[in-house]
Amino acid sequence: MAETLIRSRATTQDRLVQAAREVLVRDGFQAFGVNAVAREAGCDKQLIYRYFGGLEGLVTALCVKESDTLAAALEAQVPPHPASDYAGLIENLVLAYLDALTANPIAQTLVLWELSEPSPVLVGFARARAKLLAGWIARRQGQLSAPDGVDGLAVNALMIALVHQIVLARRASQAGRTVSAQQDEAWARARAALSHIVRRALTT
Amino acid sequence: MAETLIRSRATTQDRLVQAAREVLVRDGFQAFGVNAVAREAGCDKQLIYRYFGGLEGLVTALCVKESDTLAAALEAQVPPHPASDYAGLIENLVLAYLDALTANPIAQTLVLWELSEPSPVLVGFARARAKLLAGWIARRQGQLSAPDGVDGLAVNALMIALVHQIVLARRASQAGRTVSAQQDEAWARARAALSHIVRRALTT
DNA sequence: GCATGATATCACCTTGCAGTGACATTATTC
DNA sequence: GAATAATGTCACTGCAAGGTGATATCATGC
Repeated sequence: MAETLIRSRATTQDRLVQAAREVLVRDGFQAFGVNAVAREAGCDKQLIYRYFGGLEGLVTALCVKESDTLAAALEAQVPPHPASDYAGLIENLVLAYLDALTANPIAQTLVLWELSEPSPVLVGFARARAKLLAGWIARRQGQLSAPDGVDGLAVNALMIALVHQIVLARRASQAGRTVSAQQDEAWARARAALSHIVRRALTT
Repeated sequence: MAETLIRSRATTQDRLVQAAREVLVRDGFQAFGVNAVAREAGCDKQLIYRYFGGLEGLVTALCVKESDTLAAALEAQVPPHPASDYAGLIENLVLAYLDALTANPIAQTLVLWELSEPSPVLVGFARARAKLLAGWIARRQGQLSAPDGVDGLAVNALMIALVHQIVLARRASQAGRTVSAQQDEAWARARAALSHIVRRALTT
């Protein structure tokens, strides 16, 4: 016999958010809608309107949770080498961010969604990410800074953009398929090249 | 009085492809469909099925045309400095590709579409792009090659990925809005940083 | 026990989509 | 000029989406 679901606003909201995550990951942002989420959650779509004021509100709640999750995942990454210079610091950040994002398909979908149809909600998620990354650096850089003549902020921004593209492209090429050894090797090469680029770009 | 449209399969096919381009650029790949294209073309959607076998066929035709256009645009870019080393060569390529893609909103949409829902048709477009870039290099590199210990192919691939992300992110942030001077300056900085990164990554 | 408010479900409407068969119009061929 | 093929239009089906009002079910206070 199925466990009787408790009638409680809080748990229903959680169920809806969880269902939204599931739909986003499994079917992408294109299939995302009140009907799909309600089906997944096993409850009526009306509740999305009642408890979140519509899809937007639901996505907002999801984004807030997700940026926290991403922040935690980023902090959880321990770099193999401590940074002795600015380039090493950013290299650590970029690789940590790469791994955190790779492990987080919901965040991937949100980043992609943001590229496809910018909405205020998703812009909020973008801002949260930027803040998160800036905070990571600020908390660690100490006296380190980019070499003279190098636009550190711009380079960093491009490196993060590169991580996004790498992860999204990989995701797209893997859609449905299983991962081959060949792809694994390509991934390792991309990772190495990424390291190389960061180090070179930020070293005098 | 409106000019009477000639009844000809060829011109109708052209009208449909043109309409498809218009819809893709104006409304994005999400709004893309037989109804939207037929409305835009001012003819019946039935013709899409008859002349192209469906949407897929239409997109295929469009992709073929578009990869030619992109190739031509890339060749039309004249680098400010001739390349004296491999880094300079790739720098020229990357900047030329950046400009060609920036000027081509249809190609942008296709690249984005490819990230969002990979289909055989779009994979074809991706292949065409890769071939195009490889050809550009092959035709110019002469005896130049990447420095020892540097995975030139991987670095190049990442640089192209970076161009994609830069263009798509800019496109998303500009959607609808007008361009401010601030954004213009950010763009210049991104361009400069891109140059810097390429040169550093590929110079000994 | 019963009234009240919260929680959840249902039935329904409108809209837009993909796809298809029947029909109208024009061009071509003999 | 008549038969035939090519070109273009229309009307319709079936389906899924977003959104909403009415109603059922449960929990709580008294």
